[in-house]
Amino acid sequence: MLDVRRLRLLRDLARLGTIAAVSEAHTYTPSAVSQQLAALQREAGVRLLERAGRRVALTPTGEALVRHAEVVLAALEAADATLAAARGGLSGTVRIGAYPSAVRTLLPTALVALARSHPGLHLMVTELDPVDVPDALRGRRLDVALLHDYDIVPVEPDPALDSTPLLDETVYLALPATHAYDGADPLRSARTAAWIVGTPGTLCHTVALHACELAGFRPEVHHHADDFAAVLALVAAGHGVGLVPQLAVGQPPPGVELVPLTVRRRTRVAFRRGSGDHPAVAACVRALGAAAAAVFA
Amino acid sequence: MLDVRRLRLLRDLARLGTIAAVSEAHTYTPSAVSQQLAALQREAGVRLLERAGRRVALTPTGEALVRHAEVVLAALEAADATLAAARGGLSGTVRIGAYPSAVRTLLPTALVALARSHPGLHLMVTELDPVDVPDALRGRRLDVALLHDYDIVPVEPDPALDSTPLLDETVYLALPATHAYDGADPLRSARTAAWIVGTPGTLCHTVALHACELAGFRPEVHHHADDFAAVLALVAAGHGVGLVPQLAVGQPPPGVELVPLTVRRRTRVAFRRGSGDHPAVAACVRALGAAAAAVFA
DNA sequence: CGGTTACGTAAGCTGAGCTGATGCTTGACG
DNA sequence: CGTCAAGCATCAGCTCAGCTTACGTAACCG
Repeated sequence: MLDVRRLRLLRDLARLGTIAAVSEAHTYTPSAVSQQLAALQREAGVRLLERAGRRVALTPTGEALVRHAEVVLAALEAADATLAAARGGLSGTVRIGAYPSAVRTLLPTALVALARSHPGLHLMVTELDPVDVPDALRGRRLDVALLHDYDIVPVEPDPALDSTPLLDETVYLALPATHAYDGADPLRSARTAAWIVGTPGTLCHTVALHACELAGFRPEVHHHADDFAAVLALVAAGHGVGLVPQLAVGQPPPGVELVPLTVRRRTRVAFRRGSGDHPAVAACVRALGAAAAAVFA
Repeated sequence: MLDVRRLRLLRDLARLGTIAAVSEAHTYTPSAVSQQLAALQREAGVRLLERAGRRVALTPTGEALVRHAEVVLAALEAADATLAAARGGLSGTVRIGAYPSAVRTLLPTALVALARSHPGLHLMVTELDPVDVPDALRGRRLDVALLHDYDIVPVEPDPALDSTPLLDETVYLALPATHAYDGADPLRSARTAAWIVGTPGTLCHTVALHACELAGFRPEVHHHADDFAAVLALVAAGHGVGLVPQLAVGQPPPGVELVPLTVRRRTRVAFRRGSGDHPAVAACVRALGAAAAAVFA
């Protein structure tokens, strides 16, 4: 019978690509991971890995084994969840990850509700970009986290994660009120404007570029800002245009015009596959859903 | 994350009922099993076991955990199967369990075919009573085995095992030709006869008693014989009547009359859940199916 | 009430698996 | 095309998880 710890290393290697990264994720030395994967391969009796340049790549058999490993790990996660439910559930700590605007809007409401209903629960919030969420969940640095799911940026579903829908927001084009908006396709009308987008590497950045590309132009980027309040302030000051989701526009500063786009931003609550029945995870998901409903009401 | 070895011990405890039996199945000392289960309970944080007399019983939480364990173990078995397929499959040894009449009739045909098609495969046949099959499969003393599935003796499906149908046979009442058979319900006509049944504890024994009970009488048992050739010989000698399945009556000895009953004996090929895709297991199942078709043709 | 059966605990030993050091191969860079 | 850093594999050595052995205790049985 295969060793689950080794299977987990193999699965993480499939994601992370290098033994060094896996070892770091597990706080082992690379040597230990190398030895364990060698042992796994030995008892499998088939080549699972092969050198590819100075890294290692999985063979097709290795990939197939990873798919089985996902099933095993999800089942173990589910077992953990029922145990937590049996314990009364509300003990321990839950680490929640969210993007900044949610931390400002949804999280406070949800945290207050959770603290009231489950006083034993220790909640720990981490602000991070959605692109880093999957790794953080898989690496067990987070238990619950918010993800974005733009229709224009398809993201392939991660077999190690599960999620439920939370929000469906309109995305606005924020323009200076002085800007001549001709009423046609709002994005095209801003094709020559100075753009304010997220810093490269963030999801916001790729979404903005992608939306412009679909509208048939490449935006001239003048500013990078991840904080939407900052974006709105820049827009109000007449320094450019940018995309702002519904959640981030509490009260827009004067001098900003918001034009709704067809682009929508969907937010999902993600967690490790199998942990959905964990009472603490389930409570967080419920609380976030209630908070979303309240904020949007 | 829970330890799979410990989960396996818990699952086996759920089946076997005592730590001593589990320890024997794993060739450990009872002490080791006790310690491991205690550790599992400690890291679970919930009571999984409790003393019941001088044995231990699972709490409801323990039972729930066992159900998760079944999923985990089946997934690991499936992983093993794909690895075996990647290896080329035909290596290693397959241990086949079967009841005596199948060993005489089906197995030789199947073994010849398997040896021809998969020369690398080492086949090991064990004769055993179907009642012992589930334990032997779970305990990994067998890989593939034949089970009976009588409609009149319902057997609850084992979550750790999977199976496919193989045979559906008529069961005959074997009577001395001198016996006055009145043409009515054959079993009732034999209610005052001397009965030849299997030794207590075997499936044949319980099936015979059960069939008689359904016919409204309790048979007077004169002989215990598990070998159907022996049963037929006794019947021919006028020493009693007995039930004989179709597979066991090659050419009945003279002086024996066979009356078909409505009772049917269904045979299934069983294996550990998840191992069905193991190429060696699949090859055995196919070969047994072909042998069954050939023998019945 | 002894005898047997079964589980739990204590003490001690062994090997799986970790770290740290070293060497080899690959790709990048001037 | 030489040099350097990144990355993996291997070796030696040590530590602790987990086994066995030994013993104590509670429950059923005659």
